[in-house]
Amino acid sequence: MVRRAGEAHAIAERVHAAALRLLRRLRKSDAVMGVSPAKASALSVLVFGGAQTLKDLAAAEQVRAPTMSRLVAELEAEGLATKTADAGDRRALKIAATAKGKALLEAGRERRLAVLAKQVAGLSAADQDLLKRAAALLGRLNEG
Amino acid sequence: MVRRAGEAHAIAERVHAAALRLLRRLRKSDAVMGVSPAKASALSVLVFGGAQTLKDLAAAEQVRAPTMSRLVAELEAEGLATKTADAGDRRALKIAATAKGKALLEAGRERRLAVLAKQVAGLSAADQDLLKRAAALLGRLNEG
DNA sequence: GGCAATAGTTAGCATTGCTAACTAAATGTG
DNA sequence: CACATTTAGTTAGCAATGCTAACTATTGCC
Repeated sequence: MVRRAGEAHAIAERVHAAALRLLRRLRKSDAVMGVSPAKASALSVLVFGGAQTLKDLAAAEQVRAPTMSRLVAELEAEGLATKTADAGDRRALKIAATAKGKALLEAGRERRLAVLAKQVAGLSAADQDLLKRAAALLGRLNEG
Repeated sequence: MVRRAGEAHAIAERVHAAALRLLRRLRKSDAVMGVSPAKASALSVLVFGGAQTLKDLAAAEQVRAPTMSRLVAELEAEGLATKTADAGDRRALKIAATAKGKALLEAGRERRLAVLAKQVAGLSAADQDLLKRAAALLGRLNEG
């Protein structure tokens, strides 16, 4: 089916607007954990993705190295992550979440998305599927 | 259909993650216009929503008054918007986009979402509908 | 008149991102 | 082996964007 060129643009705009508002809304409940959003997100990558180098962590978070360097330094200062020199390559760091970091994340993770999750739970199965498929599709677009 | 409690949470997470990455990606091409994302967004509200008070503009952008006050001051300094005292209520401002602001927005708007719009245009009609419906659904969730 | 509520501003701070310029270690080339 | 280049990470400094607290000015109500 062929559509007007503006149609795709209009859809893009609506998706953009919806994503923007969603994040603004979620960001507020993010602080509850006592750790800022960017740090919580990085910690999440460490917990669910395992220990990794600063470079990889920065790539995963789509952020530059200096930005991640500071975030990791702060996580370390708060006792939520550790930096250890890589045995093989002494330039590289192995960054890992501490037990405290894991515990904090597990505890906060529920709360962080609780509002949205509750709303999603209240949707029909069809709507839940809609969101699930749309998220997967967007995920694919984000990669390509 | 009843689902596990974790299912809604998992969907919420995926939606969150997809939105996060999408915005990080789009933010980069946002600067092209020569006006920062927050200002571009506020200007967009002015152009498509018409002149309004600072308070309303702040509400539309889900931001506090001082934040919007600064954004508007900068837009004004750049010749993209005007502040005029409301005739009826001299506390209130009527904030409007200038012709220059409108032109800039129209020109930049295409570019801003071009990457996403192009991707969307390349999707099947079914996938386009999926995104459209998901965005509408999220929009509803964001309001309630 | 007097006082509370409302619109906006100013000042000051925190977070999060960036680039430029640096150190230190690894790698590759003659 | 020596030296140049590349790679990993850090430091310094800046910009954008958000906030709260405290202020001014106007409005509206009693």
